[in-house]
Formats: sequence, structure tokens, C-alpha cells
Amino acid sequence: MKTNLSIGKLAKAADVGVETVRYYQRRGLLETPSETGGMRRYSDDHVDRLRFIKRAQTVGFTLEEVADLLSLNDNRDHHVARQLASEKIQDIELRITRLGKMADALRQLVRECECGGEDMPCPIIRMSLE
Amino acid sequence: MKTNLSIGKLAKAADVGVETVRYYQRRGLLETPSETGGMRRYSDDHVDRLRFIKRAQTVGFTLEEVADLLSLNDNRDHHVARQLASEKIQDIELRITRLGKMADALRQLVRECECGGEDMPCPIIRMSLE
DNA sequence: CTTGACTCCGTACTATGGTACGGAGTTTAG
DNA sequence: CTAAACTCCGTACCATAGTACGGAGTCAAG
Repeated sequence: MKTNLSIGKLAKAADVGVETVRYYQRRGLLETPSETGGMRRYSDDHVDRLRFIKRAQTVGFTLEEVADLLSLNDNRDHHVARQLASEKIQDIELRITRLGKMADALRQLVRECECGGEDMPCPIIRMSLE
Repeated sequence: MKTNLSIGKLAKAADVGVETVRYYQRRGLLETPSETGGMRRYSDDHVDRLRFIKRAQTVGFTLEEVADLLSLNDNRDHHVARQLASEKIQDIELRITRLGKMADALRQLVRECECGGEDMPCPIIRMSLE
């Protein structure tokens, strides 16, 4: 477990900006370690956490929702965590379904364009209705 | 094909605000029909388009990306459309993979909490690494 | 045929998620 | 040991995606 990263190294390792790290700390998504004589030091756990935040965001979770997800990880109250986790699982499954339908529609679109009618309407919009 | 909706009816049908409709028109995501004596009239196609935008957003696409997706539908240049579609399909597949891993991690979390150790760390963050 | 709801359009404000800046102190490579 | 690079913290600014507001015109139910 590599540790003792400066905030700059941490940011680089997680591929985010230093200011972003500080912003997440302000938002309570990332712990602010206590100073060890002037500078704060970070570990690989912080890197993982930052990467997790990034991935969660790219699939459409807001920082507030990411905070929920992280709290599952941190929460000592397993009853609450389980409840929250179940909700999030449902949420994620819905997103996966939607994305699947969008991908299907796009694949259909590609097929139709290949097979070649020039003027058929490309039907993504209707196809990806649930 | 029901048509002749006022902007208010359109907005209600798609479950968005009137101002949102106008905003999308300004952004070029939605056609602004020409006035028929003072008021613009909308059809079911507009409703579908609005719903599509909403769904695409909830799975993490920005309005700019949604505009791309919509252009696939609208674009008469099939060669370009196919290229763009292929990129978007890959993008979507990546998102699905990530979401799947998150869901797996959450399910694992629920199992562990059920089986019951009180103090095991809940491992979402590491688990959902790709 | 009026009155209350709705439309049009422009402009201004808001929330979220950062990014930039600046001054003072710290660290580290040569 | 010193100069460049980095850190700390606060505050200010930015883009995206709306939301609110307001005045003038329009429509439709009683």
C-alpha cells in the first residue's frame, strides 16, 4: 500500500486536477488527512476513491449520489447500508436496461444503413422507448 | 399521430418544464415549429424526442452528446451516421460494463452484510474497478 | 365578451461541478 | 543553499443545464 502521496501526485494518479481533489474534500467525498508538518499526505486508498468517483460520474451519478454510494462503503450501520444498496442496485439496473435499448437501437440503425435504403427514417428515438 | 399540442401540453406530456422545451430549442435539440397565427403547435414526435433526451441524460449523456445521438436519427448522410453510431455503441457498452460492475459490487455488499460480520470493510470502491 | 390561463420572447438568476488565481509558506533537485 | 516547483487556503470565476420573471399578446371557458 503505497502512501505518502502529495496532493499533486494523488491528483495525477487519479487523473483529476488538484482543485478537484480539494473540491471533493469540501463536499465531504474525500477525507482531508491531517497535516504532517505543513503538508497533507495521501494513500492509494484515496486514489481508488477518486477513480471510483470518476467512474460513477461517467455513468450518470451526481456527486450527491456518489456520496451515497461511498457512504455504503464507509457506513458501519449495515441495516441502513443494505437498504440503500438495494435502491441503488435497482437504479443501476434501470440504467443498464436503458443503455441496452439505446445500443440495440444504434445497432439496428447501423444495419439498416448498411442494407441500404437511402431515405428510411433512422429510428433511434422510438426504439429506445421503454 | 396526435398533433396540435401547445407548448404547455407538450411539456406536460414529456414531463419537462415549458422553459426546458424552449431551452432545448435554443440548443438546437428540438425543432421550433413555425407559428400558426400567434402560437406554435407540436406533435407526438416532439414528445418522443423530449422523452428520448431525458432518458439519454439519466444514463449520463450531456446535451451535446444527446445532440449527436439525435443527429444520427436525423442525418441523411448514412456514412457519417454509421461511423458516429459505432462510436456511441462502444461508449454505451463501456458504460454498461461499468454499471454492471457497480451492481455486482453492491450485491456483494448486500450479501456480506447479510451473512453478517459486523466490521468487515464494505468493498464497493475496489470491486468496481475495471 | 371578458377574465384567467396560456403563449411568446428576452433577459436574468440558480445549482452543480468544477477551474483559475494569488499570496504566503514548504520542499526538493541541482 | 537557493530557485523552481509544489502546497495551503480563500475567494472568484466558468460552463452546463436549466428555472424564474415580466410584459405584451392570444385563447378559451363561463
